[in-house]
Amino acid sequence: MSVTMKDIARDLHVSVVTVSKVIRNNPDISKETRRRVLKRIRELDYHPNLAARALVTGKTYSIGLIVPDLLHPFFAELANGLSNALRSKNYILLISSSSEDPDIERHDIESLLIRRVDAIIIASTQNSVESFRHIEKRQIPYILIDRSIPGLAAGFVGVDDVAAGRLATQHLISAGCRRVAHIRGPAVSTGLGRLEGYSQALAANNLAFCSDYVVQARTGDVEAYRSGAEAMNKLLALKRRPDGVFCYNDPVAIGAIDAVLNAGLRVPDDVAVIGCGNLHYNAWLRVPLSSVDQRSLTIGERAAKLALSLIKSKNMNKSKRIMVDVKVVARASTQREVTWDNKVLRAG
Amino acid sequence: MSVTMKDIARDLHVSVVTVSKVIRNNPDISKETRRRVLKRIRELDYHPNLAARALVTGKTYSIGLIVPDLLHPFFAELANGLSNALRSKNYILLISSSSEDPDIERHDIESLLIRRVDAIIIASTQNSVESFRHIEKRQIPYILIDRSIPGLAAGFVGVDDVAAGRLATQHLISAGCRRVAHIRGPAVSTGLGRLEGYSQALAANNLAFCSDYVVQARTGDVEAYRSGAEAMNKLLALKRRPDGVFCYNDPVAIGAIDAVLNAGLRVPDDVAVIGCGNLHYNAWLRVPLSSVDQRSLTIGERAAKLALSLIKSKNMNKSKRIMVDVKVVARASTQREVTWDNKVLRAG
DNA sequence: TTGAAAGCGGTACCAG
DNA sequence: CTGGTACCGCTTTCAA
Repeated sequence: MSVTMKDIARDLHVSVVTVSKVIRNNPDISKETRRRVLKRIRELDYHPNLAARALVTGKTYSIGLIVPDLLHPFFAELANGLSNALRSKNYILLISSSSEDPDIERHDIESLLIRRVDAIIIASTQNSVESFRHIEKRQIPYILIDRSIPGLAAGFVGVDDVAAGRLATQHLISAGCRRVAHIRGPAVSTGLGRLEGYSQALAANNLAFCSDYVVQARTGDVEAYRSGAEAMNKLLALKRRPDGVFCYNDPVAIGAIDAVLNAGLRVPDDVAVIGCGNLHYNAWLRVPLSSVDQRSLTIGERAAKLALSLIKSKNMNKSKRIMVDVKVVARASTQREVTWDNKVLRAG
Repeated sequence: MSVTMKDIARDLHVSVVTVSKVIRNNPDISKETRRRVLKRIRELDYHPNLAARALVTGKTYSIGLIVPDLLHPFFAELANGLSNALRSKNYILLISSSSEDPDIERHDIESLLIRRVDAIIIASTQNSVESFRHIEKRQIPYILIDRSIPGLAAGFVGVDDVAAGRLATQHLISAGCRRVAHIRGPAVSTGLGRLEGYSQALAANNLAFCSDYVVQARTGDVEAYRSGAEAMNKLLALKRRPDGVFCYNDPVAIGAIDAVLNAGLRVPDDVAVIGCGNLHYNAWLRVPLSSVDQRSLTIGERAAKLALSLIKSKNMNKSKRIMVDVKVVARASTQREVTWDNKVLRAG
């Protein structure tokens, strides 16, 4: 079928070992032999079989990535950043989209493990630690991205969600909002962190935290739009309706804006809205949406670097936590006529 | 390190062959032996090494996917559809994003080949056939998606781009437009097909084709917005400016709408705009965007099915061409006051 | 019903 | 510098 080292060894009356050494640039091969081997390799269009090589070296030169939703631009861009960073090191990405389903995630982790990927990068949708103990037992390095998991001393690359929540909320307050609400996300690190940041910002400005002002939204892109609108409707129904809302993510914010407009109110003058994620089409929305930029490309690149270093060092214990900067990108949805501050804010 | 068949064979005083047979459900194993082996497998948490298995069977249970841009929702959703369809068959996806760069695409094809994927699915950004001859020489089945390549009798799954262009243009005409322009895409099958469909629709309605009315846009998402706006500005500068524009894809259409509004004109009353792709956030744009739905999920599923059947049959020659239906989804960007037809149109 | 031997396509080690 | 031998973890074949 395929051309193998044996073929070219036979043709040249040398051993496969010699061929192997040429391929791996092992120095102890004469110039002349190397030349002949290389020539024959080209003639036969030979390419090594990585599966075979993996069997003896234990390295597959592949890395697994599991994300909750490829359709979400944050994860798509992250995958892009990862893929590009890995390509230059001759690694390839095995990607799976778990659809926010823990069962699928567990299944796919197993799928990656039996393929002996060199590392796993995962934005987990689980809150249990069990799957990860499994990975650890198999001795393959893994790192969490975007969402961290309490009780897991694993490497992590993501943003400081508390800072993100704080910045977003502060941005609303600086824009003149005094009754600031939050449409929160799921009870994972991102959702909880942003909620915490929201609280901190209120406190820092001597504004009272009011539980009526925190409403839960479901996630999952298409679902998120609707969910954001529903949550906003609840907020609008309050006797003292909020004048500013920090939304868990951009799709939720888009749905929320829709609800405000449908209620006959104006954005941002009646209700200012800010999201999180800074999706690339935010500028072209009905009301251009302010958002916290999460630097997904950067996260991807950093994650790649960290994964490669873990693979090299074989020391899985050094659980580095890498936090990338976040910043607020202000657009029309928070640009009120009276504005104390509408410039770009950087995380401290 | 890892638990192997040898370990469990030793523990049970049986041969690895026996263990192997149990794992593969080979019938010639006694009930009792099978029970014992299975038990030990569970105790040791044994999982087969697919790399090793691949070496002897020649099957890796993995499929490669190359797309020009993961960030584009069309491809992200397609990847999702593929991934889900393959998971149930125990396959996994190796994904690469070529960034519309033919060199990267060629590199990644090679990367997939040396990893011995069982099939390659590719939305190619090349117009040369060479890379594909390469794949053919290595005897691994591949199929094209979205974009077909002239002179290549390979399997294909995508939409009928001519029909897409025809439907979109007809939709504008039915909405009352008489000076219909086209912002076209690159000279690949999708771009050329939609252009051809545009021409056909004009002819079918006795409208003259006017080369001034066809302007080229660059692709690549973020780039596309700007490019769409530039193209639209050219059109608006014409002495007889168009009253309807069919855009190569949705990002281009979004940029185009932006240009119209910035020029102080109205969408759709002065200029109606329709795109292609039906991105899921179209409904939330400044002007909700009409578009041709490309059924990316369906394309992904069909591609998965076709790829699996090629792998099974080992008969790469049967180059099936699967065309999925397209339909127009009408939104505000084409809903003029005077409308002859604003319902959903299906491809014939 | 079970298993010994050979081999998939490579690499590691060490002797010549 | 070159290559024989063993082996990576698993499947295939065939004899017992």
